[in-house]
Amino acid sequence: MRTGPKQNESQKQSDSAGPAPESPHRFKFGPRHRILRRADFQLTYGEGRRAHGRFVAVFCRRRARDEPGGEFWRLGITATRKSGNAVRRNRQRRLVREYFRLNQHWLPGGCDFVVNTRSGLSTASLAELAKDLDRVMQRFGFRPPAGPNAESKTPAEIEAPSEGPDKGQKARKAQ
RNA sequence: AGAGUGGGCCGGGCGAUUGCCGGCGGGGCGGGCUUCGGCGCGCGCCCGCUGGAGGAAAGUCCGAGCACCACAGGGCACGAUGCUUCCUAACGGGAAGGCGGGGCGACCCGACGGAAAGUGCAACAGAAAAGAUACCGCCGAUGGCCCGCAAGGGCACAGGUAAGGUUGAAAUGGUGAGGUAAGAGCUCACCGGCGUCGUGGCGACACGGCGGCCUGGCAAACCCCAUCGGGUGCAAGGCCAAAUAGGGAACGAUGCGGCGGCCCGCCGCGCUAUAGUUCCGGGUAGGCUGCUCGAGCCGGAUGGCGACGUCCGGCCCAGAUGAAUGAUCGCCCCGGCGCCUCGGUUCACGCCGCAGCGCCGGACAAGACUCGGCUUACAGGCCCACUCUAUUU
RNA sequence: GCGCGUGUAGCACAACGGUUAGUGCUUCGGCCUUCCAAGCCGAAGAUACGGGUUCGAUUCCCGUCACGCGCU
Repeated sequence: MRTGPKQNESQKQSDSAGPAPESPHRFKFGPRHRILRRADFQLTYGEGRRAHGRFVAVFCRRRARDEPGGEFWRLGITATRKSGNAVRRNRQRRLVREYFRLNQHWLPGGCDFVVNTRSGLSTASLAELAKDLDRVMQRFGFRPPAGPNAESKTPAEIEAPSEGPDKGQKARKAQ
């Protein structure tokens, strides 16, 4: 699992190795990675596959080639009124977003994810959520890059498992 | 020192790494115009600088601004408010004051107009629950009956009475004295209430004089009186507008002949009736705007008991839209618990104090057009004024 | 975001401001029956919370909380 501090260490390493501001392995998270239209949410709920974790329920849908959105994966988060007050819902959203931001390089492109939060998430830590979401992603066939020694992750290592999701996609299609 | 009252303020701090939204500048990319020098435009690409939640942002309970719709004027209905004066853009908010209630006190609380405009309600109990009656009682002076020669005595029939008793949340002013057959505001004194006059006060009211004893409660029951209120809300409203399907309009395709020097134009004939092209209008998805300079914030002076007003100077302080202000780590700060060391005290147990280490905890809660309030939630802490109790001097 | 409405036993509903808050189903116990069901008898169980008005509040008023509906 990749928790926050470990990511930080790897980031520090890459910084010390070289500035490389144009590197694709930074951890940005802009609007291209977000689902912004109600219709896209509805599509994902209707056509997507579903998997549940302790803190979340995730819907996943592979976009058709002619749809907009490009080669990026996209994320939409729904925190309903039932899962807490505004402060709790904000906390839930931010944690989920942080997970996707830190793990953006191995997640499969061309997919839409919708995450529904559950009330227990507002008191959970990022590490707990990461463990939970890793399990959920594996259920979709998306495997995070090799295990707990991720702290030695180099740009190459990060890039390598990015082929994994394709395999996962193929496996899912075969079903 | 302890207990308490009122008012004001804060709402963790610093750093590292990495992100998000807005603004400005630079670069890059894209296409446009060009007199090839440049000019201005867009970007969900990069870099730098800079700004980025609250005292309640909350509940949506009031009041406004702003926008659209409606509207001669007046009344009815409906709703809200309800001691007085003032503050304010306005308010159901605030300040000062009056009256009533609570507290030893500092202070706190109060929907606090009208019951003599009318209607209505009061279970059970009780004689009686609102124009009165008389259950137990008391009296029986007067009239009646009986006894007696008479004085007088008796009965309780007529009748008088409301002091005492009983019920109830509430019973037709209270206490005392006189008075009487017994009694009664029947009379008197004081208190309370009502009316009226005077004085003080802008006023709510207060104080005093006089009069007579005349009218119980509930209006958060209907109601009456006074004042206020048109409706809907930024998802208001304005602008641009793809695709698709309707609607409206025009053009062109073109030719031949004639008039004519030629063009335009006109006339006649021929061709296409459906498609095409273009434009217009409504308008969906979507986008832009409204959207942040405002009854604004800070400081000073000044008027006012105060709420607040006036003047001067300075400042620009979120504008997101499936919705940003985050995540992780380190150090510090505050509180609690435990361990241990040292010090004080004790014969000792123990108690107290400081430092260190470890663990746990640090609230309530986040803009959605903008303000003024109210209400509700809230760990911990700071400051000012005052009250009571105890002790010391 | 805005505008409305409702809270009564486990469930569905009643109750002019006035006895000990009723009715049906449910649950439990008993009777009946060979046993079960039905029937009969009995019992348990509630006014969302906090204030106020009133002699007295499920009812009237105010404030919280929860739930539901509508607009988009």
